Amino acid sequence: MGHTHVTATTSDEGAAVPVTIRDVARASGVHISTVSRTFSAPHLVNPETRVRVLACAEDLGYRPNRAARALITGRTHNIGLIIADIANPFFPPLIKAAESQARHRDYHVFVADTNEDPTAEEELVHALAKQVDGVLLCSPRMSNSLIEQLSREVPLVVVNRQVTGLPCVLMDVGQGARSAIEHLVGLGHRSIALLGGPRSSWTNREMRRAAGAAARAGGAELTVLGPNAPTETGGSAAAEQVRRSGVSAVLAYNDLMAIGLIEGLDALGVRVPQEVSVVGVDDITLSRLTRPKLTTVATPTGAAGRTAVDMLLQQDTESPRGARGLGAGTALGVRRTTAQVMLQTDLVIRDSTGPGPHARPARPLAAPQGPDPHCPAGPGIPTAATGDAVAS
Amino acid sequence: MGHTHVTATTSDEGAAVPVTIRDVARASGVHISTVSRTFSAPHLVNPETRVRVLACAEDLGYRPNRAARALITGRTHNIGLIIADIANPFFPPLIKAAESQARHRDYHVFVADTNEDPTAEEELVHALAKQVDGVLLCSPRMSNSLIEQLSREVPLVVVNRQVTGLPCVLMDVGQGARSAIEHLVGLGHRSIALLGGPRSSWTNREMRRAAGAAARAGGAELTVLGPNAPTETGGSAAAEQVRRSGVSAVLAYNDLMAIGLIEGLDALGVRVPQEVSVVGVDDITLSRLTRPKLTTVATPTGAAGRTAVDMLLQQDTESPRGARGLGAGTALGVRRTTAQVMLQTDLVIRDSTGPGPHARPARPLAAPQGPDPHCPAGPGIPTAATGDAVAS
DNA sequence: GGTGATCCTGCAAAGGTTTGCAGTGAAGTA
DNA sequence: TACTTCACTGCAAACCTTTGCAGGATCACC
Repeated sequence: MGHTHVTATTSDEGAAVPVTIRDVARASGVHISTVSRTFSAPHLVNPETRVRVLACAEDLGYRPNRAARALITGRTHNIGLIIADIANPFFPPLIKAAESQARHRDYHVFVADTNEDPTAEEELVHALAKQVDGVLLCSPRMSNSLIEQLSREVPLVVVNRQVTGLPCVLMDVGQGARSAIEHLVGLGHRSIALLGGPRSSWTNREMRRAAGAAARAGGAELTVLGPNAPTETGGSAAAEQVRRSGVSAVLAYNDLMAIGLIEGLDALGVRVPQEVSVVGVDDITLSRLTRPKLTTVATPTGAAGRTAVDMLLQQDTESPRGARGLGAGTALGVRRTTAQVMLQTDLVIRDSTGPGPHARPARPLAAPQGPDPHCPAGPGIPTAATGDAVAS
Repeated sequence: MGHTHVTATTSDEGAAVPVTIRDVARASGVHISTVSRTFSAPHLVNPETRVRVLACAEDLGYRPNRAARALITGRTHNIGLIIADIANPFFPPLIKAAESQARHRDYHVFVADTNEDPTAEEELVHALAKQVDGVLLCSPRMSNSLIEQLSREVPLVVVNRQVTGLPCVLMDVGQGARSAIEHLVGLGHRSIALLGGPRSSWTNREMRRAAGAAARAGGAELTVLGPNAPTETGGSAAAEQVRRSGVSAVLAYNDLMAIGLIEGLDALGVRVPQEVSVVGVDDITLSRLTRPKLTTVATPTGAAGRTAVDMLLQQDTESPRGARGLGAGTALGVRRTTAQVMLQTDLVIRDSTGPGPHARPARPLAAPQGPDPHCPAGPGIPTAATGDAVAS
């Protein structure tokens, strides 16, 4: 404890007196139901009464107890957001977008981190279930069947995972991986590695599938390395393996791993992009700050957060839980629509990719060190990046 | 909407039938109170009954309704964590540490982001107040008096802000700023800028105070620039101003700003550390990944998160809110102890600082580009960084 | 057989709010 | 004046759980 210094003082302080609807009723001389209506259905109460009640409430510092309200209405006006790893810069923009969207609709967002642990994930859904009106599951690591099961406990919207029967928000990483591979093949790379992420990641499987197909189509060989932790450490740990594999280019599961890999290669004396090209996925802020600046597949994280919240709230207003008249006998099926939204991705070419062993000697490399125009693929570079938009 | 692709299907699915303690009671042929006790005081119920009840509960998929429980016990077993900006890499380690500490004590953490907005902050405290047992306020942007006022509504622990009468967890940025300035002075800098952060930040005031004193003591001149947004953008936006000010070294409010500043200076053709030295604060992961690697004041974020949770839970177990026997007449003062903990900081010297105009020519600069040993100040470099530990 | 202790369980109130229903008084209409 | 309509307000049940109190059964012991 040599590192800390503690000061302690004791003080007498007024206890927090919880002021309830009763106190307001007493103070303003009306029944509690009138006070209740003043807040939840103002048009039903006489304007004069209303102002009086509001004044008293303000005076006493009354705040409706949301827990008690939720108990009877069945809606908490909270939504839960379960995230694999807050420390991954991929998520904060998603979180912020979700929060601002929710706030506009008078909902609050509770964020929880699972440390990439499926068990923690399940536990959190249970814990959140009764305290929120719905849960956003971002990049879940549990099984599809478990997710389906949990969805009977609380409305769920899944991000970065396809679960049939549930609303999903997906990013077209398949298209992204294809663009990346085509970009690399176009640069003259014929031996490419895919640096995989977590085994249970939908994104991971999707990338693998698409990258494999694209490599085959382009006459290149794809080596799959992994699974790895989707972190900087996971990336740098794989550097040795990448060198030994003898590939001239790598597509990493995400930017964090790509950056870690570049660090690792650097430590081994392998230069990027001169000896090995590296492409990431996500386009996190950081990818513009490292040297070399990272070529990456940009994913629309903000849009994903907003869309997911919209879908959850829509589903939610359609079928309120705990509705008053719903007797046990009426527990028939509820008709509900589930949509799956696929968001497009864009290849952003920066400085971590360069010509490979089979490059045509004509075209000189044109990747200046200047300010980054954040150019999506296409303009000037003839990859098929913006080809046939989105598949199903 | 050309960027998205939507698939919609409709399905009939069993509605989520909320199973309550009643259902379990009926199924297992006991009174609801026995079921309740089975969960909250198992030693009070006959082992045979217990297993039967548990079996039924398991069967029906019963989960206690935490909201209803909270209504009567007055404790939710949740704590709230209010953060100025989740996108700032400074916070995730703190969040993770807080979560894991809370989990060990059977508490859940709800994180909320305020976007550096004091109004959102206040609103969030209100919204959280009745749904959590206490709130951790991290780097708050509201006024001390408002914080004190809010603390009467819900137990509060404040991080990175000193509020008398409230438990606080502070990082000794004063000491950090002093070490940084001494380091710079030692390198021969006599004209130094402090790139300030948000006006309402306690850290900001503290750094300003300490840096001013240290500069005076070292015979250097300190120019204060700001306030600025504590982000990468805030830093790069200040580059021009820094150049015009003619200083040879800058201490930035945090790493994000330092990195932004380096980018900005780079764009202006000013080299770091050859022409200008830059020091950050926080030691976020990113600071090891940029080029040049950042010299920075490391703050113990994980320890802060853990300590804050401990303090909150301790204060909380001492004086449970909404206790049964507490009539309105008994609302006398509650004796409560509030501690203030000061956590030590460390200067980490990397590659963004170099000799200044008044450097003694003898000592050559020894800062190789190799792997970063994460050396805290002291070893080999005669600054007063590890001088008189912590002040009061 | 009586006494007391021990163990388990049921009863019912409580916590803060919402809401269907019924009741009040006043205004409007014939 | 009698009747309808309307706007407003009060009553009380309901949401799901916890918990102090008391009752019933069992057992040991004298």
